[in-house]
Amino acid sequence: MENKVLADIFYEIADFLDIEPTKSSKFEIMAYKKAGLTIETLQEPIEDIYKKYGKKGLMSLPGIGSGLADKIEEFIKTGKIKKYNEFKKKYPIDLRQLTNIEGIGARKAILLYKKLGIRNIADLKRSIEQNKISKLQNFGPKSQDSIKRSIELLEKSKGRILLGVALPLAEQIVEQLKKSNLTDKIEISGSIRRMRETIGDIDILAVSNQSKKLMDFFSELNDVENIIVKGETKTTVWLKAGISCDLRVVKNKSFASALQYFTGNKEHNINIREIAISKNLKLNEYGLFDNKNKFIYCSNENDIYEKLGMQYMPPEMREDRGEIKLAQSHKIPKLVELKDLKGDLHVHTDDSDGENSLEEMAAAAQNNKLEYIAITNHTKSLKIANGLDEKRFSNLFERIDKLNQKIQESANKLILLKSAEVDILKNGTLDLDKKTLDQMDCVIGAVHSYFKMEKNEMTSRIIKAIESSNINILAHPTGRLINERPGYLLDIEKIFEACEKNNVILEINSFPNRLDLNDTNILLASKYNVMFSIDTDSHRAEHLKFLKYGTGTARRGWLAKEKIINSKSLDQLKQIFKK
DNA sequence: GCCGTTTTCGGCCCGACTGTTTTCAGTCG
Repeated sequence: MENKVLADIFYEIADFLDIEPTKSSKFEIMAYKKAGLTIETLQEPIEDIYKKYGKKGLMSLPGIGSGLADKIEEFIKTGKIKKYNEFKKKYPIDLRQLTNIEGIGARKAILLYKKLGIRNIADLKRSIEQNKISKLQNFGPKSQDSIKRSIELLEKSKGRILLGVALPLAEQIVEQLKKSNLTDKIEISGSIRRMRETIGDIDILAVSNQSKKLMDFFSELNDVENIIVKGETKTTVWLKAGISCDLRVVKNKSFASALQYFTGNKEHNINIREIAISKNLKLNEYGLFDNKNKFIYCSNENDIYEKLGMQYMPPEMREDRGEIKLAQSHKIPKLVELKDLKGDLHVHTDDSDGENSLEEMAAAAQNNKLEYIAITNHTKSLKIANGLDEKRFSNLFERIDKLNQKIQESANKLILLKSAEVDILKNGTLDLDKKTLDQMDCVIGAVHSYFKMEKNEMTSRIIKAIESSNINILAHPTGRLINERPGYLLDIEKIFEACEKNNVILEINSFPNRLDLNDTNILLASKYNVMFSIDTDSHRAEHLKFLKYGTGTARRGWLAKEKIINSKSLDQLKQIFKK
């Protein structure tokens, strides 16, 4: 059973509840939505949790109490939920699909069903063509038009886009807004600031005393396809890139609280606000207020958290995963920063499937002020990537030696490490002979074939490689590609355990569609005494810049630089690899 | 529906924007 299926049912129940509001349904709706989110973002099948720990296990999940645990149990046992089926019988419509349309919520969807029998988007499109929506009470020509546009956008939208796409896009928009000279302060907020792996929309926050002009400037940018809403403090546009972008303008004195508010996430903010209330304060996007509604000036976010009795919290941690308690007891770790990273241990060249030569990658690394990079080309069985055999590796290592010598004469010191991204074959053995592996400074092991193995088989396969004492780093441990394919079936905690025992380092692959390990797996792995390596998996010189995405992911996993091997000097690193 | 360092009842975040109203409901984040 997929968690998403159950999560969607909970979301839909929440929508159904919204149709006939009662005094308490507002909160029941919130409960279903919160539980839906919990289930959707769970890292293991909810069925497994139920099998292992029963109803109690379900109830230990945030937002799931006795009532909803019963519903989950019912679903696992019978494949359905009575309450949901009753709603479905009364309103046989595709509510999830319809409410996906911007501007249509549950109540409008039901209204459309009752008046026009609309059950899904296809029905809705037909009614728009026949000009029926605009004649409905409470709707008008503008509503019909906006629904029509929303459907078009939905059909074009690719859903959440990669952080690696959204961040550069947001930076480029911010640059243009800065150049307008209409803003005094401007920051990217929202999920980009939290460095989430995928982004649903771009949020930008600005201070301006020419708000109207700024909004005009923003909505007329070249990147904009059309305007969704436009006001003096909030404007939303649809970008040609296929994502929406919000610009919000606040007064200077509200900037800190607005930045806190719009960075989120929502659950984190709700908790923070509740803490404010418990201290007889009120926090909203305009500021912090005392019980007489008197404004309390905060010059930055640090000020706000401090006045609430907490330690400052890096944006990447604000996901309501226990960070608030940590901040209250002043135990927020000092997270790794991009500038802490001294090297990159996963870099390809055109010897296998990279696009740049050894020399070009070395030059790029020097430009990026890296002290060392490991040249990790693919091995022979990965034919599609032009993997190297023992003989070609031997030749490559001679070239690396020569280039290292040459570089030592230049100003920007850099050491190239002899390495490989060795294939972990189907039976768990490595794709190179021991003699060749022994010549390397370090070895990365990775799975690139037979993804569809059974869970136990795949777990043993990888553990065999970890125990071989021939690899130092396990690359992209789960093999997932964001928005493309899930990871292979794996008992991930057994992998972490094996890494701890055998001193094998876990990679945090920074490639934007990998980010593997991801934040939740890093948090899980942190229960074990393991180290991590933030690597780019560069296949081109520009890819070396991806370190920032891996760093963001590590920060989302609460990692301090002490846990990151490539924050260490080369000498320290070699000590670690010797083990 | 959930939840608890004011615990088993009584709270539960809150403001912006829009369209169609003529004072507000619905939607969104």
